[in-house]
Amino acid sequence: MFSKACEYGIKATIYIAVKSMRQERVSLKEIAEEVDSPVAFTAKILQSLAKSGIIDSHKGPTGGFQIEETKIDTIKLHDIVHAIDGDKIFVGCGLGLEQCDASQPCPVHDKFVGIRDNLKIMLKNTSLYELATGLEIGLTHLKR
Amino acid sequence: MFSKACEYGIKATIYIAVKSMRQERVSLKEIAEEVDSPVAFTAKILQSLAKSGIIDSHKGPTGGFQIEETKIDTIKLHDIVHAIDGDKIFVGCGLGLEQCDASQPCPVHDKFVGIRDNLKIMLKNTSLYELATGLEIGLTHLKR
DNA sequence: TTTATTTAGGATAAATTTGTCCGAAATAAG
DNA sequence: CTTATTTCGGACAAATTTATCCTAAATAAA
Repeated sequence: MFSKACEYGIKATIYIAVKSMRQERVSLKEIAEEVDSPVAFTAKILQSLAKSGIIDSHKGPTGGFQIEETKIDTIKLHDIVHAIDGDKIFVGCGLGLEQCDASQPCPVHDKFVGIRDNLKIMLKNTSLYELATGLEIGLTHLKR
Repeated sequence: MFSKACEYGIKATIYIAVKSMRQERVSLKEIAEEVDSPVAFTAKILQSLAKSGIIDSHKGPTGGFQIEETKIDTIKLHDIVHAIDGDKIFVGCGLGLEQCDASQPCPVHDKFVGIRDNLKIMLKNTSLYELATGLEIGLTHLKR
């Protein structure tokens, strides 16, 4: 469903959000440990999330990653997925046809669009805040 | 969403079904042309569909692929996807966690399971017959 | 200013998916 | 039986995704 990059990116962002809600900055090393992802690959993903403006990064000792607290409930899962995987999971024909729309559909067009719309709606409605809160209160987990 | 192999496999199977409803057998070459897929790669996919018992293959002149007519409406999209991609799109955590279920969920567990259940239901309810009929009557297309 | 620490970013490698090539096996027809 | 045609299946190649390594740049603190 999601790429590995996206999985790691989502987990990392949620973890950073939890810490940011406590005004704490976290290092790449800590993130990778806590979300059980490869350090160097995670670094690349965090880089692109920083470039997209979803997270902030700071170099040097006491450096690390954080998220502006006011942003935490405006950031949606959709934003994270889009920043990492682009729009490839949101657009295009389910069977890979170049020309496929309601007027000239592929055989699975309607059904596929239905499922994908559900996915889009879910991603647009799910805030980083609720994901971080669920983790914070121990309702959910990110390791293993 | 689906792998390329799956996209080609679905398109090929629908095309074979349409021909089989007219008691015609089709060659790999014709299939690849008509569904706009790479010939040699399509051959591999058809091989695995044949091994799974979804399609029948015959060697030699007048050989080719076909589907038992009685099977066409019992075969579901789910069967095709499962034969090619296995169960990887049906099982496993949305964030790649090893341990993730209702009692110890990842942050997106419930929402993810919801979407995936929709997908499963759609795939299990969609028959090859309806896909082939849509193509046959010109309602849908497979090329470009 | 020097040093230690942390992210940035480029080069490279491994793994997986996608795709090609070609000889072998089967088989229909002359 | 021979030949032409078609799928089978193994080896190989290209492209993409996943992952690592290392140096540079920034920066906090001694």
